[in-house]
Amino acid sequence: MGQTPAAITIGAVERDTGLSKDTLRVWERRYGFPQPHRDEYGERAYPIEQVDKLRALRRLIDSGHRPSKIVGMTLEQLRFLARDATKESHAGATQSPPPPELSRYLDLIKANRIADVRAELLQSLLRTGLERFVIELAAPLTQLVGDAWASGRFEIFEEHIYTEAMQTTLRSAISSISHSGRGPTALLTSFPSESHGLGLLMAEAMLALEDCRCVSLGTQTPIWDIVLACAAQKADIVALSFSSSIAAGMVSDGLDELRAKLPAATEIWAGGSAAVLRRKPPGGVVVIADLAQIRLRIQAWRLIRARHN
Amino acid sequence: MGQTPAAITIGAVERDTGLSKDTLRVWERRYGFPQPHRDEYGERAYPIEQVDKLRALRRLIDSGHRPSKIVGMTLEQLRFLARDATKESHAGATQSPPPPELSRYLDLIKANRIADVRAELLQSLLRTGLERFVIELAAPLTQLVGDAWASGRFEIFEEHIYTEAMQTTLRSAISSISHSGRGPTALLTSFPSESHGLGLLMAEAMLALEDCRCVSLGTQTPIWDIVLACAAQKADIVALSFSSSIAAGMVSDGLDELRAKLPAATEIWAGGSAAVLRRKPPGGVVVIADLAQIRLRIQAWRLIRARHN
DNA sequence: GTCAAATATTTGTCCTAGACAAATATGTAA
DNA sequence: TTACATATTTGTCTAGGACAAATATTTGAC
Repeated sequence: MGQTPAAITIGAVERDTGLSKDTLRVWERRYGFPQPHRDEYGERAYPIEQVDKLRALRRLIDSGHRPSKIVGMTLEQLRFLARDATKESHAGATQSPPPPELSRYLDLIKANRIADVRAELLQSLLRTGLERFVIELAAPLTQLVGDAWASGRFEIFEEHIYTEAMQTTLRSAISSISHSGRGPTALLTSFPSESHGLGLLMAEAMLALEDCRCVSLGTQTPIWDIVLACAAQKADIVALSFSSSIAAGMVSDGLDELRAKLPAATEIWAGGSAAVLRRKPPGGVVVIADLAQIRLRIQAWRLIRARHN
Repeated sequence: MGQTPAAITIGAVERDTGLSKDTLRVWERRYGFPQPHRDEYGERAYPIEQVDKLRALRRLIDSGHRPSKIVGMTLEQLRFLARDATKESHAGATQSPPPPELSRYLDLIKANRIADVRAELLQSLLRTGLERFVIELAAPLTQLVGDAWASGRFEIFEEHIYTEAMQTTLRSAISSISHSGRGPTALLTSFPSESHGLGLLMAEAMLALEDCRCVSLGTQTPIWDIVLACAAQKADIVALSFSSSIAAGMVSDGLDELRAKLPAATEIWAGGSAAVLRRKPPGGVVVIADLAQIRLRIQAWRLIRARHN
């Protein structure tokens, strides 16, 4: 029967890479890459290798490179570049290799020892407690796994396996936290174009530890529904997560729109690795630079409330 | 500060409604709706009322209406239609109302009593055991919640809340099952265009109960990566989930492609509510009609293996 | 030398309007 | 009824041009 098609439509590439159809077409026109075949109806058909390269390009552009400068490189050169970038991105002097505890996890994943990954995560969790687990292990390890994928050392499925294991660990930890009913209500979700949910789960853990009532909507909630949910749940805080794979415009426009639609008393918190959040922080939104801040922010929130009442 | 903008760009409407830019433009051309203003640069600016109507249209179209038939209606007429639609959707003689236990969950969700939803799910689970919980509660309730959304009785955020609660319950149940190491290895995931993960989790529960070693990749794994993961994990079975919101072509093409790339000894199982699976079942793929079948299939698998060894 | 403003380049998104496959509805024969 | 052929509807694709917003580079003041 039908041999593997080995080629993908433009719509599928948009989903796979996060690059819009318009962008894919204009790159082809300007830079001569990608250069998809055409099927019998004249429609673009992208070979898998080109999609792989597009993904690598995407990651590098997100971390500051310009398309025209890197679009001509081979996939190997791009991966090499990504490896370097990792070092620089982590800002500056230290330039430390990952601590042995973390790289041990990378090894376990690479060796397909899933059960061991889960067992060790659980052990770490029990040893250090949830807060330190999130800040010292989950967050940096997730970053590391993302880097490993960007630089070609990890396949996507390995990232998926990691995500599943970490998700399971975090969820079970969160569900074991009891809630007094006195803290603020936090609504957690992400915008429709954002499908990464681990950051959200880490935030939920931190919030739950501070005795917040957490209502998670999972990822990809349309803005209008966030507003509805916020009203229905009487949320005090709406916490949103943005990975670096989201379009910059989405972040600022979306946050502005959300701010306009939500009552002023509702705080909007935005966190995650998306660079826009730091470059031009949107007005009326609390930018959460790192997970440790959540605890302080909640304490601040309590103080303000206490004064009002 | 900035008054709420009375009009929104086409990109924002795409985010808000899930209708692609192409679709928005072609509707305008064909049906005369929506009819956005133009800003100073000639770009479309959609008034909020039109976006509200677009959302309602979207919902009805998802549940089976044709655009041309309903695009001319007012927002009120559309809402009325949505309310009716529910009754017809379940097509057919029985037309039984949902059993009281299930509709009780719908009421709890509608009343925003999330904590109660979770508590009752856990209670049901403990009372009936995981297998009956999945088959008699999780599966039909998920169906019901989907219907409620399609008919406009539920907002998306309410569906999200349900999904989160059920996910938490299932995950914790699954992780508490111990595994002897003797069963087959099953790889669970879905194709890139499929983001619904609950069905997958239910399947994982059933497989785990049969002493399978389950490796879940979460949703949206590209085909090539499924193949890689399958090799790395030495999977005996690849289980895929397809909701009814997936394009039919994706299902059959994707399964054919996967079948061609995987070794013949690896079974491919496809389940979920996608109608294509029944209408034209793809060759070389085991179609799982309902979750209860999983148990039987695994037993069959064991028998065949026993004979070979 | 540093910092800020002015200018140049790059880049993503929007535009138009035509085309056509895939999905769905309707008509017709067994 | 069920099965197949034909008609309509509908979403996504195509082309290249345009231009604002983002980023880089130059210029000028201190």
